Amino acid sequence: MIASVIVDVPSRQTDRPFDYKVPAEMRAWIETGSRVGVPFGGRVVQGFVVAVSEQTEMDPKRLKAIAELLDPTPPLRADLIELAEWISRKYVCTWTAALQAMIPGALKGKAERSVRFGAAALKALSPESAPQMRPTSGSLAAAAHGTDDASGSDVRYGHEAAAAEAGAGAESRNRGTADTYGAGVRHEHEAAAAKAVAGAETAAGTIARASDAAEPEGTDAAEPGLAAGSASGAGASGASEAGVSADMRGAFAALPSELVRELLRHGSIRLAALQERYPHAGDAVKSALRQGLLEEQTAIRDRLSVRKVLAVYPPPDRPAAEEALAALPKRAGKQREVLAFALDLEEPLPLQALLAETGASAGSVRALADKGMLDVREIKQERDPYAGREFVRTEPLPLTPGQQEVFERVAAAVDAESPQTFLLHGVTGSGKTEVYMQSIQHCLEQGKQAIVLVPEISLTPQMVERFKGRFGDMVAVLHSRLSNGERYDEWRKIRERRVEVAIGARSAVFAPFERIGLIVIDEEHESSYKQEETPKYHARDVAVRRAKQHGAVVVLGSATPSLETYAAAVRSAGPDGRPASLLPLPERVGARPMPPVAVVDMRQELKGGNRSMFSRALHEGLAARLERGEQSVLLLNRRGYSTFVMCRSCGYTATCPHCDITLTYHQRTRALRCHYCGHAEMAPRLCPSCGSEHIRYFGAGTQRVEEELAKLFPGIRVIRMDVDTTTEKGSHEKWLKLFGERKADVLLGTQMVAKGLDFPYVTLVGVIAADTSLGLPDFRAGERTFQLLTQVAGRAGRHHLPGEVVVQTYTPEHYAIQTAQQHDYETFVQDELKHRRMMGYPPFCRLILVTMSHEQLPLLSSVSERFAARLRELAALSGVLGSVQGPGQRAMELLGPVASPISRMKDRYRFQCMIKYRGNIDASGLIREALASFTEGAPKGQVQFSVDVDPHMIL
DNA sequence: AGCACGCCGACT
DNA sequence: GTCGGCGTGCTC
Repeated sequence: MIASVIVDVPSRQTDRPFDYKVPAEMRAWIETGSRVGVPFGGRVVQGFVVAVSEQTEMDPKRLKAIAELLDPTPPLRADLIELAEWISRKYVCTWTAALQAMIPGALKGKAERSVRFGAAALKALSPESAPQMRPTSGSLAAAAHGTDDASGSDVRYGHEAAAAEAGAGAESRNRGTADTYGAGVRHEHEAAAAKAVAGAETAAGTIARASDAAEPEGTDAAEPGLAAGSASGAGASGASEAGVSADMRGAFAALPSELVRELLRHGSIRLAALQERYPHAGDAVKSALRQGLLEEQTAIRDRLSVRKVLAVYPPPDRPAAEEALAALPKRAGKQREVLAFALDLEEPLPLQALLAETGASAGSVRALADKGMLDVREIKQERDPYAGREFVRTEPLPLTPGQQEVFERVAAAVDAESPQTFLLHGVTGSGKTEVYMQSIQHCLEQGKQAIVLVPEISLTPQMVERFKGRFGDMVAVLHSRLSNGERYDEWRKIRERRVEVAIGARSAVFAPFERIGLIVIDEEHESSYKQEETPKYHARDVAVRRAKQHGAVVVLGSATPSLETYAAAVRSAGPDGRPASLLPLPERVGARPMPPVAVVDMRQELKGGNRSMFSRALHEGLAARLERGEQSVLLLNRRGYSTFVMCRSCGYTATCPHCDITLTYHQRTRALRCHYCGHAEMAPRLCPSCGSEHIRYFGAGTQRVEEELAKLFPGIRVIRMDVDTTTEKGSHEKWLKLFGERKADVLLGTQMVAKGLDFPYVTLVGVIAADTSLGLPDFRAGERTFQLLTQVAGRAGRHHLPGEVVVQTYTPEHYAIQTAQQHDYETFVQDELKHRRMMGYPPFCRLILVTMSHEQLPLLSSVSERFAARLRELAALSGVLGSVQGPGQRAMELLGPVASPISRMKDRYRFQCMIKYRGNIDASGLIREALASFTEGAPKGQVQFSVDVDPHMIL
């Protein structure tokens, strides 16, 4: 049996499967998706099995064997393995990088070296016990791992674990993956460990005696019963002299006895721990290793800390326990109660839970345990962040006719089991979530699972509550605020089919369900669905691909869909002439009107003598809210640190003559540059448009706004939310909670205050400077601004109190601001599409950004030129080189190389190429191919390439 | 990414 | 004459 393994070495050269033999005892367990440790280039690395077969291209004799199997249940399944390969191709990353993105951090195991007694040491045993000892060296390791739960992963097959052992332990191991061991299993492990230790102690005793060294204290005295019970006990000393060389005796004597005892107890010790605790034993260990007395092994160790709690086990011997119960004195009422309770347990119960249930004290339990009537031991505790929280069960709400129609179309598509993607275009408050939930309900009724993706920022307790309320404990929640261990536990609920619904941010798209019926992506337009690190995937595109694998339905929901999604949905012609996959939901539940939006021209404010950052309208609005005890939200729309130039008199901003993109101001060179084409010009002193001196760079911080507020409204209570105040875990929620309790008058923040908040007393929303996002050097600036303004406007007056929105801007005539004011998505889209078509941007073409970096500018410059030339050559060979604006269905063009917007980072210069293409072209494949010629050639100090397919941040 | 193998300087 | 520098090449 041959397993093809993708090793966790993220490099282009190792980005292919390597074949390994599968040891006999692992055969039943290895399958596509298994996580294994394999010897690779002189060390052990983690890898995933991507295929199992009986054949190999290699010389079978030269194959190495898989060293360990790391999980009882493969973390991944064939569909995810295949999806990872697709991701690696589409996003031009290594297969292993894609695989790593799919598993919880806890499973990103690292090789760890340790030492244990070697085969030579074990040989020292008497002949009759030797056959037993051979496997013991393996089971010693296994036992050590089994008892030493620090690794958290219960199952390790030592490289020599006997087949019998694997077979016998198999059943129980499988069950052992759940949160706790059954008592029986536990005993089995302990027995194995005891046996192994007994054997090893005998061996050590033998060597020790033979060496004439002082016997390590406690070695044979500590557990005489065990030693005596060992089959080899009697013959040990007799056989000693023969098998043990003088060298080995010396080596043994040199080892600290404390270390020997530790090795006996645990079977092995981590090399790092050994060096730390026995700093002077270095030479002795080295010599022991040379003698074969000790041997080194590597094993993959998960990054897991397991929480342990005391738990009460059900009495193994029920009749005896009942007798004991009867024998308890009457006055020991609490103890009787506890014991009776424990009798009815079917599995271990955490002590704390038992105390809460029975109202007993820990003392009563302790007393019972001391009498041997109860078994209290540590178990591994499954972390449930929502444990103990009661969720109010909710029933499906009656749907409006609009909702009903959408639901029926989604449900029908789920039943059809042919992959389909819908765009649910519903305004804020149109009841999208209820449609999601009923669709999910329908999906579950068909015996299929569902995934819900929400932007990280909207994964609030309220959101979780809604889903938990409807689906109870069938829901797993995956979000970034969970600890490593918590996330792993939630993830296992999915993998082990204990839940049917997964809700989470971007990476939840990889939830390891078996049979997916529905994937919902809420707030589809959110940029957080695009991962900015390798693999730079977009969850929406991955979801569509995954749905294709499962015959599932994708529902993309948004009030302000991204242009790409909208264009695709509109293109899909249905039988009735209407777009087949567009599900409009235009009415708000309860027909509540959208709040009025006032657009204030800040140029007029300046002319009118108001030099403050608050317009008169906003100032008055704030004052009125303070007076009435209502609340306000202030949005300072500032992203990144790129400063741009704007004239405060006329609103002029400097744009690139070739790209229609705002130029960024570079203080050092005092120049204005274009991030796209590299165009540069001097920064003007006076406004080129009106000659005014009021030309400024932008980027007022939240702190400044806060100061200003305090000056204008003494005593005002402001909560400031930005990266500075919300980095701490849970602080985000804390601030929002405070604001919800009306402990503050104003919530001031960046983007994060715009999303999904719902506070009844917020009646004013102010946007300090809507232009800041328009000014970003990004072709999506208009789209982002429209989305943001629309969203933030939805924050005001959501309940009985009427709301009001004030948007301050220097460019009130911009279509994004105009259409947002009217809540008019359709018009915005038409304007924006016109603009995108003219400029040749998505959705009229697709983009790939290739960034190259190197310490030496001349080298980088020449390599990037050669790369561009090579790519053009390859495109020409495929007959697709040409302008995307030009004629033809398929075209690909290359812009650059030019210096990147951040032209030097970490002492490396950065150049970039923008690839635009249209039509059915494997652009990723071409790039990969072009890249290949650059990885072979220059080995040392290579130019680094980074590829971003469908980039969002063009920074 | 590591680690080993391999060809040229400052030490015993 | 050896220990060790890190340049390049491979890892089933």
